[in-house]
Amino acid sequence: MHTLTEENYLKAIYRIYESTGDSVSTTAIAEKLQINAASVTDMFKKLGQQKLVVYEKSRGVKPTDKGKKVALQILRKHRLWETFMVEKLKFSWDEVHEVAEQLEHVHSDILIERLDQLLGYPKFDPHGDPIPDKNGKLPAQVSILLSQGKIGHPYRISGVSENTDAFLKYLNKIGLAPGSHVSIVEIEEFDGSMKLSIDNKKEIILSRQAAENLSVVS
Amino acid sequence: MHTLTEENYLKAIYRIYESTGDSVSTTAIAEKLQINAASVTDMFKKLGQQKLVVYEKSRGVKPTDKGKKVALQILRKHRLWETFMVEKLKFSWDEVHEVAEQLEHVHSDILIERLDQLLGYPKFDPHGDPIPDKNGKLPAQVSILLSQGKIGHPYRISGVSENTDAFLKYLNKIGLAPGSHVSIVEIEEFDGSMKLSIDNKKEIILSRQAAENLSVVS
DNA sequence: TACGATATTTAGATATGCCTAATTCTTAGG
DNA sequence: CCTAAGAATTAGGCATATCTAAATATCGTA
Repeated sequence: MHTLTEENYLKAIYRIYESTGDSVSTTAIAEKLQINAASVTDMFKKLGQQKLVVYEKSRGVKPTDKGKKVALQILRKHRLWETFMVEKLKFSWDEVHEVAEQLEHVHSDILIERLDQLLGYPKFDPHGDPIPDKNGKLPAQVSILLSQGKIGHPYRISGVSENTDAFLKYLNKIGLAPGSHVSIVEIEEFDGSMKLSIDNKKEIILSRQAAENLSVVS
Repeated sequence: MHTLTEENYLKAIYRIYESTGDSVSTTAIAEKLQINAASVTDMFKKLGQQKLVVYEKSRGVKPTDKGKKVALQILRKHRLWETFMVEKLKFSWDEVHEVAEQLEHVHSDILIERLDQLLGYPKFDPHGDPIPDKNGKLPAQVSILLSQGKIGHPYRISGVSENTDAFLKYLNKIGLAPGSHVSIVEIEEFDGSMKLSIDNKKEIILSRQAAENLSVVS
């Protein structure tokens, strides 16, 4: 069993590795977890000793298969608890992240299996993110970042990769949510911001930064 | 917010204080939490500084109103999660304690309120123990220890105060559970063991020690 | 290719929560 | 009312996970 701290590092490493496919730097993790880079170096060594990551001095870490497996189980728990809160406890999808961050660290395989069963073995969570099965397998899904979308194409929001409260509240305010149907009306060359039509009802301007944190499927 | 460790101390202190009405000793807590007495002294000081207990050197602690309130909220969470696991996830009542020990430390008032609502505001958990409401109020219940029961009297098992896996499994094996109707057939003078009739179906011998860890209501 | 900016690591501290060993306090029996 | 056993505390350490400041490594660009 791993400590809560190790689990949080592994999850952060996994998510960054998945989106870049490259070694994960100390700075990237320091920023994500809001801690000092020196602390990250310490933990990189520790995770390396446990063979959860491959650590090359001054070059960052890559998760091993073992590390990925642990990360996927945490993601599975996080997403199942979020689904539970929305489906059974009537939370709205933008309120559940913080609490799921705590619930994901409860250790009990049988609890999670039963929860999965109660929820009817969902494949995607309320944010549209895929839920790994108990073997760590992700359901098939072709998604791209909205920032890489093409003008005129229709997309459906399938995931939100920046989970800060501020961002989720912002999305809520402008009327964007997982499942929203959007299409790109135009893209501003100079700063990468885009005009978006949401559910064919209204148009908004989205910054490049925001668009880089939204996954969409065609 | 208190640390997980502080919460566990407070819970242990509260439970012992409630059953004895007297100051709680370092040894009692050391034994309950399976740690060294010297460590307990450290924590007694810390909890004292936070006004969660009144600590008198070499004389133990008593929980303050503030400390009781915290302990009751943890008990509330523990018992609601146990109820959830039994009612919604089809666990049996003797399997849920360990996991509830983890879940009780998740911090979210709204989560617990919604869970309470989902469960229909239960007053007692699957072990027969009373669930404090969100203000810390316990439902009325007159219970005594089975060891203090009288020969010939019928009782209903309302609570189990020793939550070790071993004891719960033992109860399961001999066919005792919260809600069981028992009556005391005879009490052995020399060691305080008692012959018990369970649900008018079978008779068993229960040690004094076991009888001291079962609460019953008339 | 060399330099300066940025990233990373090392060294030395800090707080929490635990330990053991030694000391001090409390209390029950003679 | 004194003493010895048991209970509690103190003193000194250890591991985890964090920090700051200083030293070192990497990398893009002139």
